Amino acid sequence: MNSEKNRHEEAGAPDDLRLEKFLPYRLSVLSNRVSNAIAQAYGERFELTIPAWRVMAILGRFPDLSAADLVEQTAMDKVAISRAVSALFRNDYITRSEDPADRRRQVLNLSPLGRDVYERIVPLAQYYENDLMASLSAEERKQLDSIIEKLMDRAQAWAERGLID
Amino acid sequence: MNSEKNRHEEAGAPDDLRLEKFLPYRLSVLSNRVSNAIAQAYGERFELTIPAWRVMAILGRFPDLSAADLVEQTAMDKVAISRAVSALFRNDYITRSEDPADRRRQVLNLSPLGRDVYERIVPLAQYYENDLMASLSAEERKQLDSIIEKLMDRAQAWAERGLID
DNA sequence: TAACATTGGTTTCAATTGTAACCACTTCGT
DNA sequence: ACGAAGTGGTTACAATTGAAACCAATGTTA
Repeated sequence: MNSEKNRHEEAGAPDDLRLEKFLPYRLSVLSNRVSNAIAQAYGERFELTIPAWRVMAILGRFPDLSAADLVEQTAMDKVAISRAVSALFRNDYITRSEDPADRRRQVLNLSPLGRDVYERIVPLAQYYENDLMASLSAEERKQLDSIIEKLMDRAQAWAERGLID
Repeated sequence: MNSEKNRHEEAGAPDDLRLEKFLPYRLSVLSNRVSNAIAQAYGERFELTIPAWRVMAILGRFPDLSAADLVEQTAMDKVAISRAVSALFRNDYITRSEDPADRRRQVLNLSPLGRDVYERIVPLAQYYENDLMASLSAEERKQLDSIIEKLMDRAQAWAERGLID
């Protein structure tokens, strides 16, 4: 005598999918919340979009990269990088110089102004990250690190081979 | 004698930010990879966008909801829901009926066709989730669950109060 | 060295998304 | 019962994003 009430079907119905428990969904909500909050902080204080900030974060550590190098490092696509770079250049946050060895290539670097901003943003970013991490124990942080690594690999595999089959 | 080479500055430089280790960044990359892969699967087979799929996922379990109810359940915004609902209605995946008690409100349900699709997608979604989860041990899955919960709460707090101060 | 393929990077155009304004209806306070 | 405020939902418009076409320079093959 089926005592489940308020449900759509009787026998034969598939197991339902509980969206609140569905990992892809949860990841998406979490990531959006975090990104939006931080984007707002960057945007308000330095007029930086997230892609632009990422470019700066990389250039801050690794000078003399080209746009193509950035593509490699950031998992962002060509176009996004190109736009971020243009915007940063317009704001005088980075310099572009032509590579004499290959005249298509542009060598990118933080400008003094850019480095200045970089040095002020890094602590801000770290502050946010710490604040997030503060809700976890040291143990959990390690676990999270390794779990993300594993999930990333699996998802990466999807992208490479054409998903399922 | 500073032996660090290939670095931008000497003393006084801030700790660098290693983007590959920065949680917000990693979450974003992971979430995008997963979402894109799955969106592709839904899109190819059923012409569903992610928002539309989410709406179906909820309506499959909870009949007779309004758009506003969906907003509550899905963490998507008004407009996204409205668009998803329109699209689903155009495809005859859902039915809209006017609520006699409140003539602004529309009561939404999966149509027979919609339920059919729902029942075919749920296993697909579960397949993907299982495949992802398969890279984790049972232990790790539990950990992840609780970690996400905690991070979500913290990020939620950011959104409510105006972030930092 | 002439053709062709590749690579670095930008531009263009269409689709997606977010924000704000908006209409229609309902509810509340008086 | 009337006007103000609130709610459900859509529309309009601007900003963001993605895909493909594109230009210029380099590399490769013959």
